[in-house]
Amino acid sequence: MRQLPPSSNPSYGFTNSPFGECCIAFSNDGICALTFPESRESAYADLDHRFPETDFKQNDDKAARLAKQVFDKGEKPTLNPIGTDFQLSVWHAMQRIPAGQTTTYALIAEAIGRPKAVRAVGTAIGANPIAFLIPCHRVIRTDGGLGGFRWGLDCKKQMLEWEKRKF
DNA sequence: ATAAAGGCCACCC
DNA sequence: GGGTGGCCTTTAT
Repeated sequence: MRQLPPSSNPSYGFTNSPFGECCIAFSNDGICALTFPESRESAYADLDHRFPETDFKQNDDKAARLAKQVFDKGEKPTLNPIGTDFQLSVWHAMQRIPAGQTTTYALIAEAIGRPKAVRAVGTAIGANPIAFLIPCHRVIRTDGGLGGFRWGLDCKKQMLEWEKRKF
């Protein structure tokens, strides 16, 4: 489960975005990763850690087209997140949050029928492989605090403001 | 099999 | 504001 079949043509590319350079990984089955790494090295490390067995080909053109689709036109390409059942249900629930709005870790836990697994929901959200498209930046704490964010709270704040402005 | 570590929350002080 | 105990999943021993 921890790899993409070679026949699906696994690829990745770097391109820019409203939030700095991003790395997009994808195959015929959809996007499997979107990160905002500090460096290209850390992007490779991240990919390799998530898909140890998969051999990705570089394709920056396709990555650029995908980025344009997402950040300019506001479209949502097909996603192909890989994770445990619990993680998939959390990631799925996040995708139902409308752009520009927020919800809380506790409400997500409620939504997937596991009201007591709040802590685990936080962990699963932190493991979100497809930043922005699976909108983990829209999830904040019950007490109104921002919570955490993989690439820094500034980035989380920026994304929220950006889409508030755009939608 | 077990331990430790999390993007949390409610409750207390 | 801060500290504590309980909660549940994942990952690393």
